[in-house]
Amino acid sequence: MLDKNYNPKDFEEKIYERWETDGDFKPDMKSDKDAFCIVIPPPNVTGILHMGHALNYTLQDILIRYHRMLNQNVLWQPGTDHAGIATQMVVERNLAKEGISRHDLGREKFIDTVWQWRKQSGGTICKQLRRLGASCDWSRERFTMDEGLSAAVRKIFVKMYKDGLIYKAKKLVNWDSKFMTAISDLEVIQKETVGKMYYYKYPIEGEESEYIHIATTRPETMFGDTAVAVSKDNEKLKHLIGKNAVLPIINRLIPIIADDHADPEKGTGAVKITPAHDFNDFEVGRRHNLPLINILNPDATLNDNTPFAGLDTQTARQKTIEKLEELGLMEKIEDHPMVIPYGDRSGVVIEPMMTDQWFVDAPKLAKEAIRVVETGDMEFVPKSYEKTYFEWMRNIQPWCISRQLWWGHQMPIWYTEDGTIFCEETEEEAQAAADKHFGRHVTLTRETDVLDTWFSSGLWAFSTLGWPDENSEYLKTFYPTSVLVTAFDIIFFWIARMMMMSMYAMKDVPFRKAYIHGLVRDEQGRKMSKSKGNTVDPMETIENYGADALRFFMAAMETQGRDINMSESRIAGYRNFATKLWNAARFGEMNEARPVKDFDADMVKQAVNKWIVAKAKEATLEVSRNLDSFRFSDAANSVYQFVWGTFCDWYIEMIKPILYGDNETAKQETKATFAWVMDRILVILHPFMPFITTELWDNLAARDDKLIKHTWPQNEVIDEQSAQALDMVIDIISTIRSLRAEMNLPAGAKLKAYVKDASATELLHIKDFANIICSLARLENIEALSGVASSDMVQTVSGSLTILIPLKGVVDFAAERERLQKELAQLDKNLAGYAAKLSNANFVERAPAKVVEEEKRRQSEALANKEKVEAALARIANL
RNA sequence: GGGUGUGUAGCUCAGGUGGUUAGAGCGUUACGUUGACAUCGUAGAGGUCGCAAGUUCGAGUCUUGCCACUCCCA
Repeated sequence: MLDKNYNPKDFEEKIYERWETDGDFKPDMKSDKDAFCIVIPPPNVTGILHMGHALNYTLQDILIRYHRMLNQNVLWQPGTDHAGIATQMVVERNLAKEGISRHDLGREKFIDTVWQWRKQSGGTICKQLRRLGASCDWSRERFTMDEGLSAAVRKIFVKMYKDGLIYKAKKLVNWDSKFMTAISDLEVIQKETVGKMYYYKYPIEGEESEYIHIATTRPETMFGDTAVAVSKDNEKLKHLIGKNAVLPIINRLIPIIADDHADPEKGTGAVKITPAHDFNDFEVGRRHNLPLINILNPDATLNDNTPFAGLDTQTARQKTIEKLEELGLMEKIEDHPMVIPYGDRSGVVIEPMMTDQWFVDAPKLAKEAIRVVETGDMEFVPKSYEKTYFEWMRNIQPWCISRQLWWGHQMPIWYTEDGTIFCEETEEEAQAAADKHFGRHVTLTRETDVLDTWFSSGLWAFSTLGWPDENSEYLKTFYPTSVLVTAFDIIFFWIARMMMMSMYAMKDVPFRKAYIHGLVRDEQGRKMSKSKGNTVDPMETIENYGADALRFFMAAMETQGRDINMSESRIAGYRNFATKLWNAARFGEMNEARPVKDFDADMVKQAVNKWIVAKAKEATLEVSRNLDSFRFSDAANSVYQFVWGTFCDWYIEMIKPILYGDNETAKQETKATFAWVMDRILVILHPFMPFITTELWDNLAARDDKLIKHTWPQNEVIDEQSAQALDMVIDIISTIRSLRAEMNLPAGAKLKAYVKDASATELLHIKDFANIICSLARLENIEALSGVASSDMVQTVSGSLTILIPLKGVVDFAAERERLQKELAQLDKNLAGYAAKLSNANFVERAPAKVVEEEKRRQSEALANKEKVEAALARIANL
């Protein structure tokens, strides 16, 4: 017996454990069924499930469960990402609590500590994923730093190096002074702020009283200036070109050069050039062969090339201004809106810095990655995202992949003492190569830099499936994977890199489709963030409403190309939906509606049963169609509407007279049909609400198979004919209910109803379903009107037939007149519309015949109704 | 500055190829202890579909312009 109340806590976790121990998430490698595979976007090991994850993983699980039930060979490949900076940060923070820095430990011990930490607390998010119901094959869980994936990283790296796609270069890069590492362009966040613009002047060499006026937001960088640029079209200043300016304070001479980077209209028209600390200036420097002077230490304090060595930039800026003021060179300071780059993880100001770094030749790799999207080998859903992708890929810059961190894949690069580079997968191979090259034994030191986390994530689609083992069964079966599901903000970080790396290594796309979803925002539509304090913890939501409710919410809200606003009331609504289903199942249980073996739904005789069978098949088809095209909300709403609106609101109510009646044959058939529909509901709802459906599946009957592996019905024949009679009945009942409400008829008043203008078939139906109509519309009786309508009858119209209810003494006929007048007005309005259309020669000529016919039909129907209403009005005119 | 979206009921949002009286949930109003369910049922109110032109027999849907906002990239 089912419990009286739906209580998800009682069974959700238990059910998940059983699935997992039974191996239900594992693919069947012996089958030759179509393969369906999703690789999980690996969460950071440091991660804690947030609503964005909940959305992302719910959508994937829906697809996975659906395809598993379609009888395909399904793999959802799970794993986590080592998340270089994020993880190192977490572990360093822990160490700091004990007053230890990573340098105290040294590299090796620190890395040990990270692994230890990972062992202890790195599994949190995977546990949470289980709580959500994610049916990943955990036996295949991977980690971007595990042995297999590390081997893949080394292999690719060496191959790319040898192909000239990875190279070392001294370039200006984004320097994060907190972690003391380079980061990629993508990890830099540009923030708008109001800063200051400083105006001051440099003396000119050999000119007593002439100055060149400078405007800058960063005066402290002047010690790195190696030129002042002026446009050659700048009439006021061009006479200075070729002369030297004197850098104040340190009295170094720098040339005044002609370069269009200096816009005559902006600022003072003259720009100080600091090639080692500004991306634009770097380009100017290259055009003019200017020297580069680095003025910063790795921690972003000023170095010995300045008079303010050891000071941070802010303090140095103050000192510089003070000095300039002392020298009488400072002119003014103004507020100035500007954009400042920050590290996305560290939150500190990013400094452009000249360093030796390693780069991937992304522009070259991008070509194939662009081509396969152009040809449709990989499709974005929604399609509009391919624009974003192309935009980025066609303007892609070399990708800086080296990080001066400790936690990550150490680059397989070795140097000899003279700096010759050897790149091999192992130290032995590197040693051998080096020895061979020099013809003697040489000493090698390994590159200390590690790789950008996204380098290993870029291999995820094939490295998790077994690559570099080309014979891996999983790789052969599941690559390319079927679909990738991810948020749009990760297109550049991940999708782009996966596309490039996969095309390079596998010569094929990593996935056939990329489904891109939006962000989960708070109830007001603001971005969720810890600092705003508006985050909602999915675990808490699951605790309160059950995982099924949260999942259904995510599915029902997911419409392509739009963000989702969190809504507790809505989640509560889907919990209510689960309760509703639970109670419907209990109703079945109480009425002994148990599944009947070999029950053939196509053979039912009772009209209600025929009707619900057709509706159930229709709903199934809708869910399938919508899931096939990633229309999650439409799919969810199809089930919702069927379960609540069709099955509970109508079918259950309509079968009550049968169940409580004495026609045994009809009763048996109805019980069996009820059970069949209930099973069908469990099947088509399972991808969305796996827990409650499984709980009911297991409790309502002894089964031959598990719901999770039950076959999804396909290619069913739907008997649309059989649905019509009941649709008419529903219409009649609704019409009478409306009438009762509008006339304020007491709920308890049992009324008689008469039908007029009904066809023979309609009358037959009404006779057949009289008990249903009477019970649901609270009538005493319904029958065909014999003779003329009496003047005390209230009239309403349902479809083409007229329903009359005698109400002498019960009703206020003035109110009835008013109601009919209202109805008449509406009819007149519609009729005017039809007439206008149909009298328009253009419409009749050009619109498709079908549309014109339909319009005519509506017109005649409305006309007929109008006559009826007018007759009714005339009839009660004197009451 | 370049690009991309969005604007529909009080709120949050649906409305693949243009075609009934524009839908849902929540909220709201009235009624209801109808033998699964008050985590419920029945009925209702509520919309100039951002604004203005255009294409079309017909526009929430297509085109153009404008306004407001979101996001991405400089």
